[in-house]
Formats: sequence, structure tokens, C-alpha cells
Amino acid sequence: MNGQARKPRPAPAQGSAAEASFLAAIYARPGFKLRRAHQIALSVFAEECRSFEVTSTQYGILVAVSEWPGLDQVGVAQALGLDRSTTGMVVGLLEARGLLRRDRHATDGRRRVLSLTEEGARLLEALAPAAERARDRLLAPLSPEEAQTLTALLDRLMDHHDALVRVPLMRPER
Amino acid sequence: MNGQARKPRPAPAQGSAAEASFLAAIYARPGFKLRRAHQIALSVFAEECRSFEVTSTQYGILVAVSEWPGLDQVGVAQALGLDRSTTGMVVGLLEARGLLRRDRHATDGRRRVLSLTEEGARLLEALAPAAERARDRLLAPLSPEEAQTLTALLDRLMDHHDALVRVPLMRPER
DNA sequence: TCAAGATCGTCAGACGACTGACGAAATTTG
DNA sequence: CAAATTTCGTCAGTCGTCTGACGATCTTGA
Repeated sequence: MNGQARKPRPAPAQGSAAEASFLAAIYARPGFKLRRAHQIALSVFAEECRSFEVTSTQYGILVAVSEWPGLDQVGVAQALGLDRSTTGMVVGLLEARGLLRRDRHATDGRRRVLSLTEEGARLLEALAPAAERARDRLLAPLSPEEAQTLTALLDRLMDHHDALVRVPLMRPER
Repeated sequence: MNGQARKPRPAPAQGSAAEASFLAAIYARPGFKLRRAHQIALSVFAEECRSFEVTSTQYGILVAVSEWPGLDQVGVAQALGLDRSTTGMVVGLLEARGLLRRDRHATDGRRRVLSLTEEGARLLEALAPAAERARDRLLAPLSPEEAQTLTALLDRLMDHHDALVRVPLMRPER
């Protein structure tokens, strides 16, 4: 798996079947592959967007607020599948950086109404090509048909388990 | 008109194309789907293993140490695709709970040699059925062939990006 | 041999993420 | 209307994760 180590670590039962199947029980788990694939996706996005100092979660929130000005934090959370605490934390970061505003709702005192600042809108626009590059790089090893298959399978997984997870995706068109 | 929400949140451009495509730019991103699918996998695992108070990362480390007694923390990190800090933190948790031991290496003073305690081995054994249930539940919406396809596609993603993601983390960029 | 370089574990700092709890504010219900 | 319930935002606590730095230690090369 990672064959360039200069000084190989002591291995279990060298040359035996045990070595070949080391951690097979873990590597075969779909959850492990999903964790790893997600880790890779985060890394690729971070690389492409390094100069903007924006993470993929922050990007998602910026896009949501951009497309739906006046949305509140719970709305963002439901749209992106985050919980309220995480959303509040990340929104706080973006507000502190001056990328979005968090105002009181006119009639509902509980809500914080979100909107992009000029700087946030500019950053989002500048970010689009980098986000596209990240997506393309992530999918580079797959053919368009394979990417479509992967997308469809992940959608099936998401749809089936949506209600079971504490934070179901709530899209306005539902 | 707008789903089952009792008090629907204000939606963008009601009835227009904007509503139907709200966040389509995000939902279409494979990184978003991977994040969501990973989130679901974590949740299912946590549900099945709730009574054991063990996370999927902790499970992976326990299995690695079980299959490879005497492995050190960097070995665990490389095997599971974690960095040294994360590994050290989680190993510390497991040690504090008495599930594994962390001893000095006989000849290499830098290394910490890991091994399961009796309690760790017992827990790991008791955990196996729950982990299997988690995997089955996660894959429930897919046929065996589809699960195999998903596995293969994620493997392609992992293999292609493996060197790009992990090696720079382990070796300072030069 | 001994200085330079590599490796291991750890720490601090940051972010993402979830749970459980709480107060403030709104809505529902008796 | 008043009380009970729900909803929104936040806080504290925990865990996973990465980055960058550091000291201790081991390996290498001049």
C-alpha cells in the first residue's frame, strides 16, 4: 500500500497469509472507504482553494446564503445537513471575517437572518473556478459514466438513510 | 405547496426556476455527497455500537493493534490513513480507558509499542457483530452488485489520490 | 566519529461535527 | 388569555482531523 518506506516496520508473520490480509477487515468496510474518500475530497478542495482560506463547509454555507438571502441558521443547517451548533460556529467564523452578515429577523426575535457582504459575494465569485477544479480533480480517475454511477449510488445511500440521521436534508422543493 | 413544514421558511423566488435548482451547485458536488455519505456511515456505526462507547476510528485502531501487536503509532497512522496527531490523541483515549497499552520500544526510544489489554481484546470481540450490523445497514439500500460497484469506484478514487493526499502530510513539502 | 538529517511522539491551535442543555422567543392548546 | 410546547441560537463538552512546531532519539554521511 505504501511501499516507499526506507526502513520497513516489523510486519506480522512476514510472507504469510496474515500479511496479505492485514486490516482486510477494515479496508473492506464501506465506512472506511467513505471516510478515506471524504478525507481526499477535503484535501483536494483545500489545495485548490488554499489562497482563499475557505473550506468546503464554508463554501457550502456561502453558496446557500448567496442563493437564498435572508435564510436563517436552521435553514442553512437543513439545506446542508449540518446541525445547528456546527452551523452557528462556522457562520460565526464567516461573520468575523466579514464575508456575511447576521442580522435580527424583523418579526421573529429568535432568528438570525444571513446575507452575504460585498466581500463575501466577491470571494464567492472568485472561488467558483477553484471549486470546479477541485471537483474535476477529484473525479479525474473516473470516466463520466463512472462518476455518474458513483453519484447515483451515493444518492441512493443518502436517500435511504436520510431520515435515520439526525440532520435530514430539507430542500425547499420537497 | 411547500412541503410538510408547518411554517415554511421563506423560499427563494417562489415557483421560479431558482427554487427548483436551489443549491444544485452544491448537491451536484461529489465532495458533498461523500461528506453526507460519510456522515451517515458514522451515524449508523455509532448507533449500532452505542452500548460499547466506541467510534469507528477507535474500532479501526483496535483492529489494527489486534492484528499487528507491537505496532507503533506511526504504523497505525499509515495503516489507517490518519496523521500522527490524531492517532496519538485517539490512542491516548483508548489507553486511558484501559483498552490498550502503550509501552516504550525495547531498542528505539522514540517509539511507543501498542498492544491490546485483555479488556481491549474482549471488547473487540464483542464489537464484531455490531460492526457487521453497521456495515449491513449502511449497504442495505444497495444490491450486492451495486455495493461491489461502489466499493470499486471508491477504491479507484483512493488509489488515484493516495500519493497526492497522504504522502505530503507525512513528508514536509520540499 | 560527529554533525546533519530523518523519524517518533507530543503540544498548541484551528476547524468540523455531534450531543445535551439552556434561555429567549414564538406558536399551539386548553 | 395563560400555560404548555416548539423553535432558534448558543454554550459546554467531546471527538476527529489536520497543520506547524518542538524535543528526544535514531540514522547517515563526510
